[in-house]
Amino acid sequence: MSTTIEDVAKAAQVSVATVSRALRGLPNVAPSTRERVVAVAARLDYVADPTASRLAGGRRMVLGLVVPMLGQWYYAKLFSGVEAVATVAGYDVLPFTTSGPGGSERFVASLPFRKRVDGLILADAPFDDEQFAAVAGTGIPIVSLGSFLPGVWGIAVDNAAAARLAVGHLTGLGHTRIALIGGIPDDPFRFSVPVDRYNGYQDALAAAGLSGDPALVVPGNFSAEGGAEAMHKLLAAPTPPSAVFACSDEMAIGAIQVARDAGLDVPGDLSVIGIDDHDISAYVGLTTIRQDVTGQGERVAHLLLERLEGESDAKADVHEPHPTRLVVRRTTGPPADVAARPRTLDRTVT
Amino acid sequence: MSTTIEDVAKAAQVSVATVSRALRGLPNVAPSTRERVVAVAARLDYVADPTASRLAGGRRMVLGLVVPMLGQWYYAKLFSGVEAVATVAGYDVLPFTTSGPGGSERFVASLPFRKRVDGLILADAPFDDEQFAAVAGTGIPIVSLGSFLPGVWGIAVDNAAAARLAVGHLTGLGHTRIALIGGIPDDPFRFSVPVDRYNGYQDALAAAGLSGDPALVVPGNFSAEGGAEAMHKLLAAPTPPSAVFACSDEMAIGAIQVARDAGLDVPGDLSVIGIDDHDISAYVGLTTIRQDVTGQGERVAHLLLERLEGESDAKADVHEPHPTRLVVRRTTGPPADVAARPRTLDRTVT
DNA sequence: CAGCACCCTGCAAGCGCTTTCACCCTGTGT
DNA sequence: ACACAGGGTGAAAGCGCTTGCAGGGTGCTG
Repeated sequence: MSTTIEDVAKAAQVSVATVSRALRGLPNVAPSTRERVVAVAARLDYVADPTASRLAGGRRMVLGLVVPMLGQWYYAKLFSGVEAVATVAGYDVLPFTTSGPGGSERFVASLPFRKRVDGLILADAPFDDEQFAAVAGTGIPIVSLGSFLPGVWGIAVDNAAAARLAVGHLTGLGHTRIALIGGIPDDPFRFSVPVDRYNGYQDALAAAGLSGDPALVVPGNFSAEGGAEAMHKLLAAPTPPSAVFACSDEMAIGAIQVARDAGLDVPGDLSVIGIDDHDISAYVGLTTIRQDVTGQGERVAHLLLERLEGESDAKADVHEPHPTRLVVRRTTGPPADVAARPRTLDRTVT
Repeated sequence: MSTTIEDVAKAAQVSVATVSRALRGLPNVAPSTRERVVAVAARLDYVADPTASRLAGGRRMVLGLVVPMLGQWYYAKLFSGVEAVATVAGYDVLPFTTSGPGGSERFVASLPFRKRVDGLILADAPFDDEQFAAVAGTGIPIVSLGSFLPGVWGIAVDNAAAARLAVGHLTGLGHTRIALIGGIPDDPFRFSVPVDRYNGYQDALAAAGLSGDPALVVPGNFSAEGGAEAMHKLLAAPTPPSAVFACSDEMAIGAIQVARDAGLDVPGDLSVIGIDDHDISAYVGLTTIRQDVTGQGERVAHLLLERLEGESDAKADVHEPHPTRLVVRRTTGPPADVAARPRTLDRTVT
């Protein structure tokens, strides 16, 4: 079939052991020998069979990435970042999805990553305590992305702070009826991005002396479609909001569309802010909280590699925050009543 | 370490061979034996080590997916579709990117998929003839997505037809100065999505009795940013277009933003149509040509599996077209001069 | 009742590599 | 000149599974 290490050994007049060592840059190979082996390998077009190396070496050289789904902007960017770093380090990355048929139940029941990965990146995995314990119980090194888990290295943005930043921007503009489009805040999940953002939202309202209105908190499924549905609900509320904080840009865009279809001017009649800074947000003028998703993917991959290759246990948990930043564009502005009397804006805010 | 097939064999009082057969559903295992083995395996929480099976079985159980990059909407959707089908069939999917550092040169020089995949899906891979020959020369079964290659099974939308549909929509509305934002039409690549769309664009212009203006054809890099840059160029043209056909929705959105910033009304002063029907296109009101990317991914994965598992050589090339459809929303309309005298629209078109 | 199929099962040889261990051959110190 | 350290190399034992082959039962035919 294709050339094996034995072919190279024969051609270079050395043993397979020496070929293995020479090609992998291990010590204890005479420079002249190495040179010859490398040359022969190149001539024969030899590459080591990763399957065999993995079996013999005991290391899978695979990083598992657990995400709700592929195909959504956030997870695609994440994958991209993880993949870039993993590839350079010689690892493959194997995605596992937890939404779709069976969802996390199926995932936890089958633990499909067993014997397939050296380590696992858990990104927004919707596991409850028991499910998480099952995953962790496999003994496979885990790092998390999105929220911090006790005993698990991870990186995440400060979601509560990001939400406060977003809502603070709105209260700062003078808004008092601010809606939240986000996940269901009472999910029993360990990964609590929606919860954190909800809390940040409430905090920011309180900080501005506002009392939240439960009617203004609706789920949005983190998709444009969900954002649109959410906006429909908000517009049907007894007293609709003058501003919306959507927990993702896609939801924000869906919401804006519905608002405009309903004849509202954005930002004249309704301000909308998102989170992410999606690739196209700049091109629809969406005000948002930027987070660098690809960068987070790269970082979390490094973190996992560090755990796998380093003397990990020596160190304490790594819980590394990732920065976010307010990007003001053209979907937020003062509420209509305040805009009418701009001079008093400052006092109105207070 | 973890439980191996031998542990199961011992516990079930059979040989490892029998365990292997029983667990994989092979024939020639007594029902009672199989039952016992399955029970023991379940009790011991046994799963076969894929690395070992692969080595022994000679099949990698991996599908390679070659794309320019991950992280872009189109490729993320594609990956998602491929992954879904592959997973069900027991295959992993391993992505390879051809853009980024080194580009396709690096890819072709290292042929990183060697000994790692059973088959390859080439999606919009920017290879010239020689490079493609190098990839095909590895003897690994290949299917293509995006364009048809001689001797290679593949699926693709009819890009020329899609472009004709888009441009035909614009000429039908009465536009006569229609720009194209797309790839560089003279790339020497085998994968000719931009070329096909360019040709379709020219065809549609000709069919409407219009002569193309080279100044109205600009590259756009298939990103919102590229679309924006392209639009800047178009607006600076001696005679700017009244309509734009962008070869992707992301470029279309970037272009619209720039046009509106320049004070143009879309679609009043400028019509814009894209291709893809990106998830958020519906929510920015973009008129576009829809293609089902996830569905194409599923289909092409099936096709590859069929090639791998079937008696493939018996059949002729499979070149399977995938449907597209015009979705009219709110970024296209008659040109300003025609809109002013709607009664004569039909004759103006002719 | 002999003879033959046919089932079911186990043995053992790999799959292509990594890694331990032992060995040999230099070069150095005394 | 002799012992010793240590770098360079090869033989061989796996890694955990799949599969070809052979063997032992069982049931059926003539």
